[in-house]
Amino acid sequence: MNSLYLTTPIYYVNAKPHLGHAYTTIVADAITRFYRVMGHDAMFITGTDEHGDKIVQAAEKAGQAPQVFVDSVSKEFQELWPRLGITPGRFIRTTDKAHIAIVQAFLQRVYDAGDIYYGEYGGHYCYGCERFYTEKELENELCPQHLTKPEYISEKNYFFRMSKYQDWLKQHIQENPDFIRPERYRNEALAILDSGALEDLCISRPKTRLTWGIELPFDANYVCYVWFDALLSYLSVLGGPSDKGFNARWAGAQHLVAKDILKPHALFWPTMLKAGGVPLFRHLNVHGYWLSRDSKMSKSLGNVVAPLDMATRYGNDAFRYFLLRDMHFGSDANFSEEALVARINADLANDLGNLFSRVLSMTAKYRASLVPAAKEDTPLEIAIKELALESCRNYQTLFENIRFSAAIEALWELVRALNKYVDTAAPWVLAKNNEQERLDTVLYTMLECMRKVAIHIWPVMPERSERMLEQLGFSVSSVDSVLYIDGVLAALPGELEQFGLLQAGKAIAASSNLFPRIEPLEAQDRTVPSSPKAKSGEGKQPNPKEKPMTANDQTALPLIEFADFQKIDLRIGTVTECERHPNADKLLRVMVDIGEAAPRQILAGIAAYFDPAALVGKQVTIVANLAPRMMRGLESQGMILAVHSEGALALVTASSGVVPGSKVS
RNA sequence: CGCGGGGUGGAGCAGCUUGGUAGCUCGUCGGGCUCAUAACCCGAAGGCCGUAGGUUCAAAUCCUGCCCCCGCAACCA
Repeated sequence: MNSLYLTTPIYYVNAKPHLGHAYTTIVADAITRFYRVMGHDAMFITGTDEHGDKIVQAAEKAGQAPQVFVDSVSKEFQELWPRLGITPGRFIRTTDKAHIAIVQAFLQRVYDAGDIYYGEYGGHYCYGCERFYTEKELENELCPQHLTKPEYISEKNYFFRMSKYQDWLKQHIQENPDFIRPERYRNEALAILDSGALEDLCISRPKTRLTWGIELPFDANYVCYVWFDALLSYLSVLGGPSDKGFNARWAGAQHLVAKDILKPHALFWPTMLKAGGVPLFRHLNVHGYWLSRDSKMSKSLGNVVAPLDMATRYGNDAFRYFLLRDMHFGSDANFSEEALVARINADLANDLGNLFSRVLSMTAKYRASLVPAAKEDTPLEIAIKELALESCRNYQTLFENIRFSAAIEALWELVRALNKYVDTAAPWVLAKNNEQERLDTVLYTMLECMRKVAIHIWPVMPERSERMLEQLGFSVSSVDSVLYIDGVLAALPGELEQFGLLQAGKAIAASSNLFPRIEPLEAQDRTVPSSPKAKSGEGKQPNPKEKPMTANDQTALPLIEFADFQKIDLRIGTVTECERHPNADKLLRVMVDIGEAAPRQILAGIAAYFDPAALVGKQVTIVANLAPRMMRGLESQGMILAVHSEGALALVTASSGVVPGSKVS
């Protein structure tokens, strides 16, 4: 283990922060704290990526100039972290002047070295998609999406000679098994290398198409491709390769990303560094997605989890604990508030919190809250001490190998064993029988083990950990996420060699209630005004396949004015014709008569739910003034309203037959 | 044959690299304790480890076929 310089992705500001962002950043903070308490210099950084096409579009949609737009979203990210109890070492924005200068210097260097060349991009450009297609991607020479013939445009652009580094990269990944971890993503990266082969990367966009980016230093007619720009922020946040502190920091470089951006980080980035003469990072750590009811979270499903809500409701530390405990790093995991509450109650309230509570209160009752000195160990103490050291050792090893869930589990083996130990040793019996020395030994052993647990859990739950240590009589301070206990820098490695750091005679708290129990959600009735029924066994376990969350899970949309509502032209129409989209599995092509000269053609993603023939003659509600959109070659001129419920889909219709075209209001 | 992940007691997962008594948490049932946050401790029930074949003395674990689910990409306005 060395020093640590850890990065989260530089979050793209076309959307607001969500659970995924929070998770990555919380993990980054936890790893950083872990390294520190393991005795290493550590820092993590985060930031926002603010260039590119999508930003321009998002800004337009919001009716703002790009700079105004990115300023406001970036601010949201910056303000979120402190509220989650996280202080990044630095925060980088790709619109920062210093960053821009460093990107340009890097580009120039690679250009001078001959790894960037000016070439023609003989490409099939589809105007509908606003992108180029390769020969391979076309279907019968047509755009697979619009089924139209793309125009062959030869556009001059700058290319990065990525292909040149393919063999080198493959070898590096093979020779360094933990370069990309967990292993599944290493395999995937190798698979991509084997199959597709790294082609040269187009790293410019002509200003005729895009101006919101960093200008190429060697050609003012182009701006830099957004990924090239964004990845380099990992260097620029440190002042760039020429900064005098850079090398020392960069030597401990690790990245932390979600699986969706594996390719740029596992393939583009190493080759860029190689070309720019910068040493490679040590690890690329890749995690999975948080799912909601087995589906990816998405606004349209209404199952987006607002991280701040959870943290506010249950506390930053409990939220962190859950995220780190319930996701096996690398795999996807399910998020649900029920699971969160269950986890908090079982692990934190019942196991850990109750343990603290019962031991502190016994020490108060039998020893006036002064730490007794241990006397003679029995096999019971010898066993629990061995277990304590082993748990801590496993915890440290697993945590270092980014197996947070397993690490926490290892520590909890000790927590559970301690509860068992109390029961077996039964201090209350010792007190009654006046076995004072034995009682001293048992209490001391408990308290010392609790101290070990408290200090180990600090990277996961810093605030609660510090309170626990305080309750054990230590004076604790943490400045800039560095933990000091009684004025001394806290260190985990020493914990594996010593038992007995807790001094006898110390005054400790008389009681503890750091992890209160939470009433299970079903009992809380914080839901809709409807009857608080359904406590019967039937349907108690939610069907895991049920994708949409129930109404009360939906995050409410902001209020709108009546005038806004009036902008939507809702009509009832009759389906005159219906068939499957010839070139799509999920789409039906529905012709709807809404009293116009000819029926409207609407494409609806409901093929999985309805038989085309059965829809003919039905009346449906449609949004009549939705902007038309091409879908797999056919134009959709509206949207059919339907309701998701328990895995089925129901059409929104009128309770009795109405004249086609009738307005809904 | 687009790429990838997965199918293990009621739920959620670990175990698979390096074959050899199927493990953890929650839930259920019974008991214990009284220090504690109605918590803690003990015990029990419950699994042909998706399926069919192969390798082996031995397969959840290795190999092959098949079935099903889920991401990505898409075709969800």
